[in-house]
Amino acid sequence: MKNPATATPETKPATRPRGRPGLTDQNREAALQAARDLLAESGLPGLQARAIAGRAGLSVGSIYKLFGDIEALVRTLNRETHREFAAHHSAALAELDPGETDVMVPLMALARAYIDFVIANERRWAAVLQTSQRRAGPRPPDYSQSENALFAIVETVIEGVPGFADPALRARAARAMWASVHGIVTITLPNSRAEDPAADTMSQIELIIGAVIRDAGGAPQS
Amino acid sequence: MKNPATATPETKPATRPRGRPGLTDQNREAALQAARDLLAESGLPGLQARAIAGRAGLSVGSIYKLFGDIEALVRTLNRETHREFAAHHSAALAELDPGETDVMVPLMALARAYIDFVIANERRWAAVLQTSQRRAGPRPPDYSQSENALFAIVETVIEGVPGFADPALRARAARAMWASVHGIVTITLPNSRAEDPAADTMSQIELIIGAVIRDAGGAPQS
DNA sequence: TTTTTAAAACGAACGTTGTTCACAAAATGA
DNA sequence: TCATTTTGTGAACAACGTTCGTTTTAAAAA
Repeated sequence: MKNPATATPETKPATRPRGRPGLTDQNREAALQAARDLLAESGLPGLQARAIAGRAGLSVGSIYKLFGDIEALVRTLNRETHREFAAHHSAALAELDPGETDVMVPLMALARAYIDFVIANERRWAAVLQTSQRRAGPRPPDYSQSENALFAIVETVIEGVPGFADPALRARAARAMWASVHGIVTITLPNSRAEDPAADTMSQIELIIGAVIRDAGGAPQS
Repeated sequence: MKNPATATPETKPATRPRGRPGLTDQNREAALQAARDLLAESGLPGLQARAIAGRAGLSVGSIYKLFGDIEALVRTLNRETHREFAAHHSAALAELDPGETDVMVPLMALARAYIDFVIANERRWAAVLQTSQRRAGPRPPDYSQSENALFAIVETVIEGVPGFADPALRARAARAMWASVHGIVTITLPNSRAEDPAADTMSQIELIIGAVIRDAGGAPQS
């Protein structure tokens, strides 16, 4: 209110701050890209301050100016991974025939999307899982938000199943099914001795999810 | 064959080796106990060479003489945890009424045993899960052995279920159910906002396992 | 008993990590 | 031009896993 010359009141102060303006935003993106590459190549152990700084053409200190510490940088990368993870599932659902009435079709499509994402983003996904463990305090809110987005998708998909008419039960069922798929993918996919681990994993998921849907009266014919 | 004076051929050489006999076995046990305590108290990050050596009254170098490196020590501790894990489940089954005909009773008892073990051995179990990830090469054989022991228990329990008469299918079903329980426990138990997280977790497990058993014709009455 | 000997135990030192902080560089306002 | 203020730097610190030359030690040999 003091300076009537500036038409835009708060968005952009007419008088920029004093000192060196810096390329902080570009540097931040450079550091992020270097970190992304390192994570995809070598996993969490490869995410070292000196390696990131070297790749981004920055100094070690700048990494800490930009992110605070490595753990905060990991949280940022994990948020990205989680967002991509959710988007990947939404995209898989969008490709389906809208006239499809069998609930198993979208459910298995989601499971396949899960498996494909884990295979295509092995180290990034491992980073998400590892850092979501070893936490004493409450997890960052963005995390739960991305996870709840997944739950919400499953919840919507099983909306027509007779046995899941009650919203509270439906929510619990969605979480239970999602957690089951997560467990099967985590245990079977990396340890399967089958020729096609993804197919092996899918068959175990179908065994569980199929039974749950049939039990809830969601089977199409018969 | 050269020395007929020694009655025992290979088991125990009559002439002990030259140098210092040492208390290696006692030292190994002292180091192991110190490592066990540290793992239970502070998890994997607390398992440091200097901390272990200090607690055991040994030097840093001795830890490496005894175990090779910290990773090998972690493997040893994880083997112990896995053995206790399997024994805990067997004990839970042994306490059941042998005349029980409902398959859900032993299955839910196993699930409850799983939850109780995870709660009572939070950091030790987290160590097992974390080190079983981040592995590129094949996992140590003792690991798979302990895991297969668990699968075998579940496989035996569901032997009478009509839908699981085929042995190959039964094996896959046992693995799928175990993995589902694992997923639900891993995701729900630490993140549940319910008053009783264990009960919340159990209800999700019952939702999945109950449906699988009913779908396979294993329900008692109705 | 004394000496020899070889394994066991030690701990200082090395390399690599995350992290900090006193300083130099740089761009804006005067 | 100069002062100011923020950005960026990299040497330095602490803490980690790990190594390796040295010292201890008890049994075997003398």
